[in-house]
Amino acid sequence: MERSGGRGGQPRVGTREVVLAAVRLFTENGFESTTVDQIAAASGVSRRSLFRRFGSKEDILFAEHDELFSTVSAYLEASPDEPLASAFAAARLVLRGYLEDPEVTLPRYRLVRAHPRLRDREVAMTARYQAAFSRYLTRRTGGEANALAAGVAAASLISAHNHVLREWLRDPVQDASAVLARFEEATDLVRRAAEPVLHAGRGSAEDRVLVAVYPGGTGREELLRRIGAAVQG
Amino acid sequence: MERSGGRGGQPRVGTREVVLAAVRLFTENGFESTTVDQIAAASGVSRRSLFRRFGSKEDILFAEHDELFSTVSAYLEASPDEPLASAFAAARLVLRGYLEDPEVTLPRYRLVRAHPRLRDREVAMTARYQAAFSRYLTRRTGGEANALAAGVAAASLISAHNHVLREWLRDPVQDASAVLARFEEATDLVRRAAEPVLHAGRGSAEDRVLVAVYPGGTGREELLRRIGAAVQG
DNA sequence: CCCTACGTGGCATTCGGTGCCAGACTAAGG
DNA sequence: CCTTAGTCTGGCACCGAATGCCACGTAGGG
Repeated sequence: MERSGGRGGQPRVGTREVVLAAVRLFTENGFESTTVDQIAAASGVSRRSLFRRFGSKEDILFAEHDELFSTVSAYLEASPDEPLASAFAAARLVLRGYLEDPEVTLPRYRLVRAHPRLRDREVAMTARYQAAFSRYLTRRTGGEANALAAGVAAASLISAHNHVLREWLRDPVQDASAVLARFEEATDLVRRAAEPVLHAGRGSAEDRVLVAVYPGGTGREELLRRIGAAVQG
Repeated sequence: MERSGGRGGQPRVGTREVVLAAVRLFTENGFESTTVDQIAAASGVSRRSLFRRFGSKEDILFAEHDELFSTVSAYLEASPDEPLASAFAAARLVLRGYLEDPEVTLPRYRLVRAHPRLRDREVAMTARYQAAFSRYLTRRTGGEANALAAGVAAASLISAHNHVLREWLRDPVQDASAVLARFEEATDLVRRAAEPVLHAGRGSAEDRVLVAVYPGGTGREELLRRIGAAVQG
């Protein structure tokens, strides 16, 4: 048939265009009612090539997400900073990836909410991030002996990220900087929870952790008295 | 054809038998190389009925997992205990569900590791638990205002659960009680991380959190001296 | 005995996904 | 310039998962 360029060898009609065409069709007709043939016709790429390049119909929706994962993964490997801070920065990178491409991420979110199958695919994607973060933190904070704490820290981070992300997806009016500010708040909370646990395993195995929650107005002496009463010796 | 019972109305040939037949075939021939027709032939249920009862080929593998989820979900709803403790107990219930049915869970783990597609399905399953725990904790610990902390706590709990579970799946020699003991250790760690965060939002907004890590040999006075030095007043 | 309800199996069909093959184009090497 | 290798492409045939439709058989209630 009629082909535009087709100067064999390198890339092709452009992944972006295919994704946008697919997103449009999915949004108009629903995900399941849209056939791959329709996407092929709308994007100017043959059915066969679609499967070759994207793997499956679902994967078309998450193609750019995959690229983002590669970017973040590489960033993590190269990051020289303190482990937990690097993981936080990587998660921020993911968030920015979403914020910078609302044309795809917003319709995809609506589709994901409507179709359990896509929901599972999205969940699998975040699980890949979590696994990557978990492995990274494990490697950088004491190895296998600390795998549990590293996994918990990664899970907490991903959870906070998803929480902030979902707030934006549900209400995309907020601008990116406000969302990123929310993310910083959320990671502060995670840091308070994860940092002591993550570092507890690094020193002696006999280390102990003390956690106290007290009203802001509590005096220093009163605080020490209560802690003293709670600690056995 | 030849049918065993078939006294119309209620259940049928038994979900368990179908699952076991499927697990055996998947293990022998691989997941993708096993056709639904083979499962139908081996289990004595027609192809059509398999799809009607399980939904998809994958779902046959996770059928009993789905039942477990229903059980745990109901348990959570009915639990009168302290929220975080209830969530921990529910997670322990999940773990026991795995431990008590190695005939299915162990082969399934091997299959899941080998096939990315099944891996995604498994991940989606744990995400369902996490979402359920998160909603539960949100509802029972301050509502939407505390959703972030509740989500982080749920993620931490699920992560710890999966960590312990995976240890057993990789090395099933350990007996159930040892695994459950490991789980208690793991949840202790999660409790230290999650409890202060989860409760921080419940009292006054002015509440503060103190976390101290110290060697096990530290004396009570020395501990109080250091904390006193660290607290501003 | 009829009627309703439900689980079942067979059949036809749709559609996602793969293997295979041939064509188009580029870059490197003689 | 021609050849060769490598890569991306589209068309075709095929497999198998999944769904809709229909007919059957068995239970329980009137």
